[in-house]
Amino acid sequence: MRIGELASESGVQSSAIRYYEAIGVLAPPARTPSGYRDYDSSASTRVQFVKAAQQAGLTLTEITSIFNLRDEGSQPCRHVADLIDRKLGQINDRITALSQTRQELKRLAKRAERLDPEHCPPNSICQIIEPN
Amino acid sequence: MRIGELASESGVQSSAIRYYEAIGVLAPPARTPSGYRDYDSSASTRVQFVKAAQQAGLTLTEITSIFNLRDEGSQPCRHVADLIDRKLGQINDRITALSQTRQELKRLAKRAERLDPEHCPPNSICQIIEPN
DNA sequence: GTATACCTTCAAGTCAACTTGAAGGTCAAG
DNA sequence: CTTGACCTTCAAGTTGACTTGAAGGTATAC
Repeated sequence: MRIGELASESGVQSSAIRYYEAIGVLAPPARTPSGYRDYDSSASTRVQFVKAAQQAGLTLTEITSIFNLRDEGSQPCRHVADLIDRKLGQINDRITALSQTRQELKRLAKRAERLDPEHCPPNSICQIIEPN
Repeated sequence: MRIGELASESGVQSSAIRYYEAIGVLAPPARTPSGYRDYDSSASTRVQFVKAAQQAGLTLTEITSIFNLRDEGSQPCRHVADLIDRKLGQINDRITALSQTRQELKRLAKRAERLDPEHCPPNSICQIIEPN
């Protein structure tokens, strides 16, 4: 299977697959006599795994670490479970931060409704957003 | 006021202030005879505004557009209100996406608890995270 | 034989908001 | 007169996951 076929089959771009190879996510595949990358069917499994793991919020570095464990022969279960727990913590933090920003924006939106544009004090930049 | 004083007064780094100037967020200030940047007190107001608006999730580009309106003499109120509404939409989208990721991670965490590492099928990469 | 669709490598660009580093000038204190 | 804190400019690095471009080779259909 050539790179374009793998790409369209797994829903990523060829350039992304080359990139995965370059940074060590995917192992270099066999080559045809003319130098084209020649993938076997397991490549598709790996690319799909990359996508699924990215969906779950794992970085390419973390995904690589799973592949490395796997290729060593270890079972990456515990490792993956740890990654997932850490990710959950990070996601929760991000959501908390975004929720605070949302609160702040809602406050500003209400302020904007309440404030009369005509009464904009001339020496402030914008009465809606002001420090304090 | 020199750059270091402005920086510590407003809680940002000198390099950030130079950066704001470079990308057009802040106007170039006066200079002392020896070439040091020499800020007046309105600079502090602007930097504080930048911080407040960033807190609210606005980008430097958006903040610049507020300053530009202001410096033209227009009142940026409506513009700011629009920015805030758009931001609220974006933040809500981000939170929704993150919440879905969190759901997915929770599902995986439960799977990880339930699955026995000893029963890891040899031809899959990791039974916890799998496509589908 | 030629069009075109695909492949190759390597370098550099993208986005955002800065920081870091190098090489050097200025200023006040002791 | 030297030390040290502060300032200057300009270029490049950071983070993550890629994409884009240039310059060229290969495969297939007509």
